Amino acid sequence: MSELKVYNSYSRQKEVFTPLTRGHVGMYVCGPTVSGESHLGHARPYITFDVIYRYLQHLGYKVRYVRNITDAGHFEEEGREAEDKISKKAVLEKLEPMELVQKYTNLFHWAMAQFNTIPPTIEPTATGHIVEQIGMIQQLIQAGYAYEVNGSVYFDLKKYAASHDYGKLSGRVIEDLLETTRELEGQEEKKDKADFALWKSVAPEHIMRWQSPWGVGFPGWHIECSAMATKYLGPEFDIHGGGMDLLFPHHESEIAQSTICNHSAPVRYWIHNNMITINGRKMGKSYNNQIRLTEMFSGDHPLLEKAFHPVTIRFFILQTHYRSTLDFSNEALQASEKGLKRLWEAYENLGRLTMTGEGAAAKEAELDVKVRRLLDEFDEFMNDDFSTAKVLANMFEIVPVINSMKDKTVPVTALSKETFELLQSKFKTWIEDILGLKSVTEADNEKLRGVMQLLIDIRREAKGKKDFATSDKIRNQLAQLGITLKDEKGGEMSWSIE
RNA sequence: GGUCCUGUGGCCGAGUGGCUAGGCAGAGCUCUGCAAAAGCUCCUACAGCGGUUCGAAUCCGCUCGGGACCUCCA
Repeated sequence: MSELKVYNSYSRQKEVFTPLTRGHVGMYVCGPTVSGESHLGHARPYITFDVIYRYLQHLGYKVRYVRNITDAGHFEEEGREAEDKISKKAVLEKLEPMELVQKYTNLFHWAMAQFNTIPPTIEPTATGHIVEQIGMIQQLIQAGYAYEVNGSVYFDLKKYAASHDYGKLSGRVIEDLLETTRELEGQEEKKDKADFALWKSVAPEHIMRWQSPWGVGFPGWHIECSAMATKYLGPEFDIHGGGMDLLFPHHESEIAQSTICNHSAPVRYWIHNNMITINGRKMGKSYNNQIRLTEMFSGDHPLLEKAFHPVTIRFFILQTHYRSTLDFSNEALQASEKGLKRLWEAYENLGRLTMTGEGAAAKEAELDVKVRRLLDEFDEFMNDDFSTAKVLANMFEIVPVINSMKDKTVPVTALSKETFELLQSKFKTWIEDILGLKSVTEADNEKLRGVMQLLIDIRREAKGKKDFATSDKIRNQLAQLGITLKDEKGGEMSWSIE
């Protein structure tokens, strides 16, 4: 089998993946900031890395997958920021940041479950690792790469850049950075405009604040990830993932911090997913064009023509390569919805097929060879930097074969027994375990099956008597309920919920 | 302004210099009481202009268009 190759943002090329510790993989992915609700764009990294996580496990690796929750910082909720400043209110009337954190953490976990993502093995919170972050900042100060000013601590970029390659990951030139960085609040106290905050002191009315050797404040965003990644994955680990928009300054800064503290570059393979765009523009708060996940699922948004099932969104995302931008549109989502339905129904049909007796000695037959080629390519494509789009394309090429066997226009025995069994088992493993897809129709229980079977029997009897009024009534009324009945060859009937 | 990415058929999107991507939509046919589904067939494109090459969507240059990052951002 071919070996896994991943595109490393750091070297800007595909590299053979070799983990640091044989049989084990350490992977860190930047998680959500839980001061607000996740939108469609946020779904992409978590689904992308979920598939990577699943695939690494499929390859036999034991994976420690760490994804943080950023719950520290300057927290505000829409419409409530003004209250933040009023300190004389009763405790219960005041904005309690942990309430926000809890609310949006819960919502995030719910959405991730809807997407059928597997929870990370460790999901550390920033607030739970203040001690580690302070420790790391102290190390940086002792090493001479950070300095304190008025209770805040900054990273000394110029000093770091003098002996290290700052900017390599994001293709930045340090001299330009020192020139072009914009004016920001608190700039004057920094040595250089490009220096980033490790610890920010805050005024007493701020709610999110912790005691530190430099006074009361809160940790900088970049140090959070460095501290937690180091704690759980060690000074050097295999994969660090996140959106491309985090390349600079977040990941670049992480490299700088960790390199000083741990005396080595922290990450071997940097993997970055591209953005989801809407009308050609990145979806994000800067453009005020987000569609929240709850809105995607409910269809309750001016830009949405209908609701979309989370698994449809997952499929939509996997139909493109993770390093390409993906443009949102109702049309594209609906195409995914229909495509997924077709694929999933074929997959279910495949499970019901059985090979009776011996498959023909078909090893040389054209169809057998084709199916085996398409199946073999699953591994090849996935090993080539996780080309889920190509895996899905191959699955779609197999769909007509399955449907023809189901309709008996092609006998199951057109395949060898070996190939048929491989088809069944491999399709299941890949579509469910690796791509993490599942049925979009949930109302699938025993009682409903029984009722449907009854209706189908009655309808079949009516049809036998050419009582089309009754047979049509059953079909039409079910259609109104969103259940489609389909007559199939040989008098069989099947049904599906829209 | 700097750095980088990108422009594929009606839409979404794969694409390693030569070999059908795939999905959705559309057209025809088959099956069928009708419908739906399914199967088969068709629709065969690479922004423009140059260049390299026996051969380019794929490499190079220029032009035009779109975008990302440089500030919180998945």
